Amino acid sequence: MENARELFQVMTRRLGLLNKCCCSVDGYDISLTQSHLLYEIERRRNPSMQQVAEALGTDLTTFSRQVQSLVRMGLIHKTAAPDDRRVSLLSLTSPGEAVARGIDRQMNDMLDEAFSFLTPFEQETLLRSVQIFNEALGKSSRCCQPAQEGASPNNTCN
Amino acid sequence: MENARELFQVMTRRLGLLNKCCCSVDGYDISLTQSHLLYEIERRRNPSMQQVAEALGTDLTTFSRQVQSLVRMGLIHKTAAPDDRRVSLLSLTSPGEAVARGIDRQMNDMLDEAFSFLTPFEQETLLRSVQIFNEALGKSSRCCQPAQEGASPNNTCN
DNA sequence: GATATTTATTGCAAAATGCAAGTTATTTAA
DNA sequence: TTAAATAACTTGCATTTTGCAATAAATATC
Repeated sequence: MENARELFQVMTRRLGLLNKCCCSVDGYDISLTQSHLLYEIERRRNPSMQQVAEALGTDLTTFSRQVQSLVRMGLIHKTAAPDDRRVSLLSLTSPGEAVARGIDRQMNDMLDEAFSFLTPFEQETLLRSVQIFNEALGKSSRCCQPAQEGASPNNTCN
Repeated sequence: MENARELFQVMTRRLGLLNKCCCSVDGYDISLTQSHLLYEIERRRNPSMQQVAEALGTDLTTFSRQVQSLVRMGLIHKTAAPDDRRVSLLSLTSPGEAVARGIDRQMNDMLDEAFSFLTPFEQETLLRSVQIFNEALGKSSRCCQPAQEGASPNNTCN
């Protein structure tokens, strides 16, 4: 089990590079960060700023500016929550949805190409395994408690 | 197969967050980027700057400065190649190796905790699947040729 | 031996980041 | 019910990161 880290490091790096290439849709050039942001807003149901920022592991002030930029581009919409006007609910505009879908499609196309080197059974197994692994990662909450003797005090972990 | 992107997006995000928490060893605070850099130097055999920069998908000028910073920290070493003195070969110093190993260990510990929610068979299957997938991603070279009708011309993809 | 190419480094200007402080809205409590 | 405390964001500012253009140094090509 010692090469687990190696396997995941290589995989995430490759997927990251791949993701960098899926950022241009309908004349909109989207940064990797912005693409994650769109993805997360698409997936959730009118999330608040904090919810998305935390999901992405981004500082709220940085996130606030990223949102501003996407609002200026006309890709997302910010609405005050009716029940608590402090919170801003995020949603995709129509162009935003189109861009999100376009990125989705490009990513899936690229994944499909990689999948073409796998047998249907291998594809099936991979996806199922990743699904199970995601659930395990969700249960495992050890992130940000390094509990590491050598840990420096100014390791804020965020 | 439509949820492939979703599965990988969630996984890479979670692994990324996890990775952010594994960056403090022996009093050295290491950024995520620096950790990838150390990892890649550790894995290769006296790689050149260009090799590592390309592997990481980083601009060479940015990479040059990242290297400078790690050299100043005393974690890596830069040597002119004997056969071609233009190229700089990178290697880990002793403290650098210790830090790289420390990060490896922390990551593996965290992965182990996630694995504890899986059966041994599921672990086995997951690792095997990822290994096969990595090979497939290596063969698939479609990255950076979006071939996308809506693609903007200034999408340099790197 | 002169020119072109390759590898890496700086200059600079733009973009991203995060802490501290501020604003507006809601909750708590006196 | 109103004054203080808390919560959700936003902005000021200083630092860091990034990448293109230009440069320096070494090698290759002709």
